[in-house]
Amino acid sequence: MTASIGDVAARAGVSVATVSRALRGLPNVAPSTRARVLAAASDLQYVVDPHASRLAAGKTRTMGMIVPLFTQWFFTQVVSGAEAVLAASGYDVLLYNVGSPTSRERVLTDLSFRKRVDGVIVIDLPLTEEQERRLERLDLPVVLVGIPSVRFPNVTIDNLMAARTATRHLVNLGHEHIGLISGMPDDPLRFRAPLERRTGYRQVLMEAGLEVRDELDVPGNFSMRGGAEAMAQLLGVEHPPSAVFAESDEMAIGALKTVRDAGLRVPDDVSIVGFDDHEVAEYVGLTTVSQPVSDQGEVAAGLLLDRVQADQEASPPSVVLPTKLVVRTTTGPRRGARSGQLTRFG
Amino acid sequence: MTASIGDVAARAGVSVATVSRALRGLPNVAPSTRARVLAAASDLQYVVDPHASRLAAGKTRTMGMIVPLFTQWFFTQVVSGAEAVLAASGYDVLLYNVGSPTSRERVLTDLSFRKRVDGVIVIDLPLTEEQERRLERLDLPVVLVGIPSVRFPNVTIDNLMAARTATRHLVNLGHEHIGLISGMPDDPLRFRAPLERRTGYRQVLMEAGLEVRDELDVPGNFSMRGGAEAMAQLLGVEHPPSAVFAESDEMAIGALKTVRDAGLRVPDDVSIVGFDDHEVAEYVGLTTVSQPVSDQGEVAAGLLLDRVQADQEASPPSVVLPTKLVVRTTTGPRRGARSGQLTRFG
DNA sequence: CTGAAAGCGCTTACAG
DNA sequence: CTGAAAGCGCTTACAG
Repeated sequence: MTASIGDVAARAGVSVATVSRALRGLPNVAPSTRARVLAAASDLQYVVDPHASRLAAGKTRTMGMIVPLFTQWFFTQVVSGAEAVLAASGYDVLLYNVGSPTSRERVLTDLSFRKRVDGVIVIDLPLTEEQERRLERLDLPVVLVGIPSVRFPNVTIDNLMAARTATRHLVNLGHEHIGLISGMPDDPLRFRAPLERRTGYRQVLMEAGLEVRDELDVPGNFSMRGGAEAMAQLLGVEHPPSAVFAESDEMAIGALKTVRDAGLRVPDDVSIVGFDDHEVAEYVGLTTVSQPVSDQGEVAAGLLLDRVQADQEASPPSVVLPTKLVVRTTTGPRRGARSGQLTRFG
Repeated sequence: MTASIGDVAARAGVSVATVSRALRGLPNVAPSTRARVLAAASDLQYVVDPHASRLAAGKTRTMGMIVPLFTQWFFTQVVSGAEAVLAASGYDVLLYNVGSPTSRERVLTDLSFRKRVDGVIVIDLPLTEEQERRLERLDLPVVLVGIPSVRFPNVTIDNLMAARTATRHLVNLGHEHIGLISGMPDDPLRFRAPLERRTGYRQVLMEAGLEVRDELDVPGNFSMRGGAEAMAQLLGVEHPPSAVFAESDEMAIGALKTVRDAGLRVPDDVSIVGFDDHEVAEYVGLTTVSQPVSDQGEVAAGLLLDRVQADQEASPPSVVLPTKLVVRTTTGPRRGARSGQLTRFG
């Protein structure tokens, strides 16, 4: 029904080998022959069967991307950045959406993708020592996003410093009771980002001589709803915080709603700083730590292509992308702060 | 290096044909044999080579999704809904991101995906008569999202009615000058949704005896930034609108910012209604027309699986999913509206 | 510059 | 219930 390489060969009056070479633009094909083959292929609307081609050549022209939660804004942006770069080099991308712990386990342990991709990008998934070793033995190019590693090339941001900056901003505004809306309650997988951000938050409080109060550290599950609920909890404690650092913009946006629904004003009554610089942050005036998102995907894709093309076993590059504080309108000085306590912040 | 079916056969002491049958759970394999094969496969960490398998079997176990703009919220949700259903049935999904007109043209004309997928979902891309016919001749199952068709199964919403409802809501609140922030300025491809929504808007204005003013119809490119710019333009006309219908929530969110930055209040000075019920809409209090988004992907995937499994040539089903108006806090009565003119809307 | 042929790793009638 | 063998549609040394 649909034309195969043999049909093209017959119509062009050459062998299938020549068709294969002509179509792929290999050298050593006479210009006139190539023209005849191209014409025949076009007449027959021939497209190569990728499965046959990949089986014969041993290359898949496909890259895998393993992501924890495909619908979150951060992940869509990273995937999109990587996809653009990979598509430009002629690669398809196969998405492995490993939302559940079991699918995560299965993909990272079975490594069942190994015969169907030429390389793989893993986003944000913490790997056990064992999983890292198995991945390495595959000897398939692997690039990590958001996960530092000595084994694989990786692109990350400095979560600790970024969280310190966000918290310091609140301290500089005179806030003394500062809440934290963190990631998942107790994900057994221990994603790094939320932990590092919490550490940054605590460091700054301690350095400023402020008390670290456990009841001001509430999980928000990286969702708007979770952020809203976490904020409700924070408003209910004795001596509620006058400022909150949310570990993602989605959670910050949820928190914003809770504060306003409670009849309080932002930033007069409560200051909120987020993390990411989500597309919507600018539009709701959210102060946040901006990280380059689709850039992380693009850089990772570039590193992956480097690995595939030249298999230099140089030590794997680690790229750390910069973050910066973007002050908008959801943060302000603590009401009634003694002015002498207020440090300028830029 | 990595085990093939022959290795498993050797270790289990059977032929490759038996390994193939045992691993795929086909009948007519002695239980003891099957157990031996399974053990051998597990010992060797064998996974089947999908390219070889697909070449031999003629099935790809992969579905294609062709989407115009992968990073937009609406598309990520549809893709995610479809992906969940397809993955549950053991299908991989291959993403064709056809952002540019040229890539759109190429994919829809070359149909180069035809040998690598068992079926395809096309989202929102208007097809020419010629493209529809070529797609049909492929005799590959095709399901459309957002595109009515007599040829292919499709899932849509009633954009016209939904837009009428949104506009009627504003009319009922007493507004007489109602602006429209529409989709792309003049996309040569003529996506249907923006056109149908505009038609609904105009119908209601005319039915209400209100003037349809061209200068109140401004394109916003389906982005927050575009919506913000469109709103700025609307604020600059003579007799600016007291209410605006934005054809997407992203544009509505942009518009909201412009209104507030101008020192005006929502909804006291300007009412805004959006379209989609974007994840963030609830959190910014946006009145909008809610449409089931990931449902559209799920339903489409279901229709596609139906087609692949039973190739009943019954007339292709058309599923129309419901929309509903969600009134929140960005719409309110026109200031100074004569109360007699105000119709109840709740 | 071109072709004949082996081979990629599976699946699937066909025999037995 | 099991195996030998053909075949899926390509690519790639190897000859010439």
